[in-house]
Amino acid sequence: MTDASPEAHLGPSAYIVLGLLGQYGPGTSYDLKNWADASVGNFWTFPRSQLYAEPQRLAQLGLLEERQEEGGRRKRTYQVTDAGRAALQAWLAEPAGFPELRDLGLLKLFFAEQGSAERVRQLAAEQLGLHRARLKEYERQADCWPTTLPAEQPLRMGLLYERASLAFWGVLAEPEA
Amino acid sequence: MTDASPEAHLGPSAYIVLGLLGQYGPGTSYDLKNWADASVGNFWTFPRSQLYAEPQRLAQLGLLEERQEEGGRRKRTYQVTDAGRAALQAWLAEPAGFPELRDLGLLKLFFAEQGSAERVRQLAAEQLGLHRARLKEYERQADCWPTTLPAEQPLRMGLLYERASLAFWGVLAEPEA
DNA sequence: TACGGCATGTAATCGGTTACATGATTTA
DNA sequence: TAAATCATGTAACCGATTACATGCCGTA
Repeated sequence: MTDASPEAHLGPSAYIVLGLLGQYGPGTSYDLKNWADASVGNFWTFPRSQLYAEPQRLAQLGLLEERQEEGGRRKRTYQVTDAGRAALQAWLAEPAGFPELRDLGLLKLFFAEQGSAERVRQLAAEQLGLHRARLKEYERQADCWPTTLPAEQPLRMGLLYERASLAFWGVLAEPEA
Repeated sequence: MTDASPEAHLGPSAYIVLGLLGQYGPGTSYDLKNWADASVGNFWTFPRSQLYAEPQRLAQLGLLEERQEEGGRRKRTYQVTDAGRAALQAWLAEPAGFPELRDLGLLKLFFAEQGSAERVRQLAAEQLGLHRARLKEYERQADCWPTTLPAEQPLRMGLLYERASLAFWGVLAEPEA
């Protein structure tokens, strides 16, 4: 609660922390990691260590309340404050802008002419494998859940994206006529 | 050519610079910007300033040769060296790994239950607009080119992705039954 | 010749990533 | 009680983003 400036510019990972704590209740950094792995981690990756550093920043800003255990591991439990909830809602209300794809496979494909001739086929085979595995995983998850709540929609997008990727790399993997 | 260590770990933007210079010949940072805007920038964004800083790093490593103009603006022209070509090819040969989606829209959708009730519909409408515009742009580009060279394939993926996104947000934009 | 925009950079900051380090808890 | 794994964090580096600063050129 050092700083009360309501206009600090937070990055996406800050809002992931706020959002997860808001959605699943108070928890430790390790809880955050588990929640993220199971949900938002599918379409937004970051290293665990962010989930230790970010909550401390947010606590400084008064958006989280930190309670440190006395005995044992002195573990830190975080909880969203009213200011934190307000910050999350303000962020939710802003336009989201355009998504970014960040696909090293496409990047390498783009420059493939400067590499070996076989590379395109190899790359396509590799990507096909990855996408097939990911799609299977998504389908498994989709079987368990109704996919009707907003929080479950990203999984639907994941399915669409994986199928599109499979179609895309599929034609590149075939020996051409 | 200060450092000759062949094992420096370069980031993706380094290879974008190497790749663009390899593909379109020697050029300045500004040339790089224009090339990137027209091609790889569609699916991998970064600020212009990277295109000034990165080539200097690469020149230090001996992967680019820098020639600075004497008179006028003392502008810097870069050219890939043999070492640079080798580095690019080594990178191309490595597996690409899994792509990342980085979609703030999906993120906000995931947390939408904590915001206002109208937000999902609004968000969907916003995203639909963005994706429609992007799709139209891709289609325009696809009309001009054959889409058969490797370097033109990412555009095909772009088309697939945009159509999937339209389908996804489309069902969320409709007033539910 | 004044102005606006195109072209070219630099500096400082900050978030993200990697690597390291170690305390608890469980299980054999 | 030893080993393995789970859980928890710290430190330092580095790339990326933002903001700033300014020179050149075409045109009115």
